[in-house]
Amino acid sequence: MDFQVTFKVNSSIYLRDPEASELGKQIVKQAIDLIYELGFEHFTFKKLAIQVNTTEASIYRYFENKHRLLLYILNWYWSYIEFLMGFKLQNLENPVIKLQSIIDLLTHELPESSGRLEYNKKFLNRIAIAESSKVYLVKEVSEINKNEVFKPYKDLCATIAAVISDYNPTYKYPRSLSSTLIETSHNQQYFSNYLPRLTDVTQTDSNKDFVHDFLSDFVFKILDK
Amino acid sequence: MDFQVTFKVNSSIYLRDPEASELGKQIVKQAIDLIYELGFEHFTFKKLAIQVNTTEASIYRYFENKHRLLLYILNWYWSYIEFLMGFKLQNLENPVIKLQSIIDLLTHELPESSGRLEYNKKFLNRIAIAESSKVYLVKEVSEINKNEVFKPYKDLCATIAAVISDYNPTYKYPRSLSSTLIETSHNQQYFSNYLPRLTDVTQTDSNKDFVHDFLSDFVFKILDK
DNA sequence: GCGAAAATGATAGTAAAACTATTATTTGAA
DNA sequence: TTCAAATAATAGTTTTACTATCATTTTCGC
Repeated sequence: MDFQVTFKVNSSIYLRDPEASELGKQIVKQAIDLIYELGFEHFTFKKLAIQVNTTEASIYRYFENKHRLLLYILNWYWSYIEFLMGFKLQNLENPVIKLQSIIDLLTHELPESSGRLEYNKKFLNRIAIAESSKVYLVKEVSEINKNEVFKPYKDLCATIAAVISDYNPTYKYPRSLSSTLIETSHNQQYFSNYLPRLTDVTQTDSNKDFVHDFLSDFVFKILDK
Repeated sequence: MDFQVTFKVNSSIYLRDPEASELGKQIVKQAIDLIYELGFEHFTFKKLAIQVNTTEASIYRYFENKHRLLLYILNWYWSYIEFLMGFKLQNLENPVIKLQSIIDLLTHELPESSGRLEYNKKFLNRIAIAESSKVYLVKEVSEINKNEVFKPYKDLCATIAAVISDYNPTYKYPRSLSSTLIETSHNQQYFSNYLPRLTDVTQTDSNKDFVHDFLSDFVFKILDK
C-alpha cells in the first residue's frame, strides 16, 4: 500500500492555496529544497521562480512574501510531526514508552519518501532545526499570531504536554517542558553539528544519538523527581 | 564611585574598532536602540545613519554588514553577562546559591545605567532574547565560527557548566545543560510574552518570575536526581 | 465543445536595501 | 605645521522585494 500525506494549512497564511494547483505544489516543494540549500536569508522568490521555471509574479500570487512561505512550510511540518506522533503513540499504554517515542521522533530523521511530489523530509527536518525560530522571532509576532498561524505548533506542544501530565500529574510545567523539549531538540542538534563546545558531544557519538540521550536523561529526571 | 564597563570584542568582527572613536561608540549605542525599536529584519544601515546623523558609508567603515554589527553587540552582551556572573559568584561558597544566582541573572532585568555612552541594558536584554539566535542560525555559521567570534558565548557556557559540575560532578551533560539553560531562558521569556500557550504562565504571574521558577525547578530536579 | 472566468506567463517597472567608489573636508597626532 | 587618517558628501550599482499590466492558456460549468 502506498499513500500520500498532506495537511490543510491555515488559509490565512497563503493568498492562493498551493495544494490546489500543480504550480502551487511545485513552489512549496522547490522552496523546501532551495531553503535547505541556501538558508532562509539567501533564499529569494527570484531564485525560486528560476528553479520552478515560473515567474516571481506567479509566486507572489500564492504567498505575500518569503516569510509567509516559510510559515506555510513549518505549519505543514508541525502538522506532520503531530500526525506521526499520533500514529506512534496509538496503542501505546506505558507512559514511559510514550515519552521515549516522543523523544525519538524529535531527535531522529523522518521516514524518507520518494514521490516526486512529496516533500524531502531530511530537508524539512533541517529547516525546522535551523529556520523555525525565524517565523516567530519577528517584530510582528503578535499581529501574525492573531490568525492562529501557530496553531499546529501549539497543538503539538499540547499533545506532548498531555503525555507529560499523564506520566506525572503533579508536574507543574507541562507546556513549558514540552516547548523546551522541542526547542532544545533543535538547538542541541544544531549546536552539536556547528558549535559543539556548547554541548557534550564526543567525536565518537552520533549527534542525533547524543541529543536523544541528553533529552531522555533530562525529561525523566525532571518527571521522576 | 561611578565606573563604566566596556569589553574588548574580537577584532575580526569589525573593520574598524568602534570603541576607538566617538562615532564608533554612537553607531553601536544607537544600533542597540534601533534594533530594539525595529527588530533586526527592519533595521538597516541607512536608518542607523540617519539616527546617528552620519552616512551609510561611514557605518560600512566600521562593520561589513548588519549581521556583523549584531554579532558585535551580542559579543559585548555575552561578555557583560559573564562579567556580572563572575561578580555575583565571587565569595559564594554554596553551590546551591551559585546556581540560583545564575538563574536569577539569566531571567531578570539587568541593572540599568544612565550614562549617555552606556548601552541600554533593557534593550540589550531584549535583543539577546529575540535576536541572538539569528547570529548563528545562518548558512555561513562554520565560516564565521573560525575566528572565535562565538568565544564569549562558549566561555559563558563553560563558566555555568563548571558550576553545574561543581554542584553535581557525576552529571554527564554540563555544557548541554548550560546552553539549554541560556537558550531556554530566552525562549520561555519570549513565549510567555507573545505565545503564552507554549508555556504555563498564568495571568497573575510576572513573566520573569515564571521563567525563573520554571528554570529553578528544572535545574535542581535534573541535578539532584 | 463553447464561452467565461480564473490562472499563468511575459514583461516592465518602482522603492528600498545592501553595498562600493570617489573626492573633498576635517581632525588630531608627530 | 604638516601630513595621514577619519569622516562627510555625493553618487552610483546590484539585488531584493514587491506591484502593475496585459496577453495567453487552462479549466470548469453548461
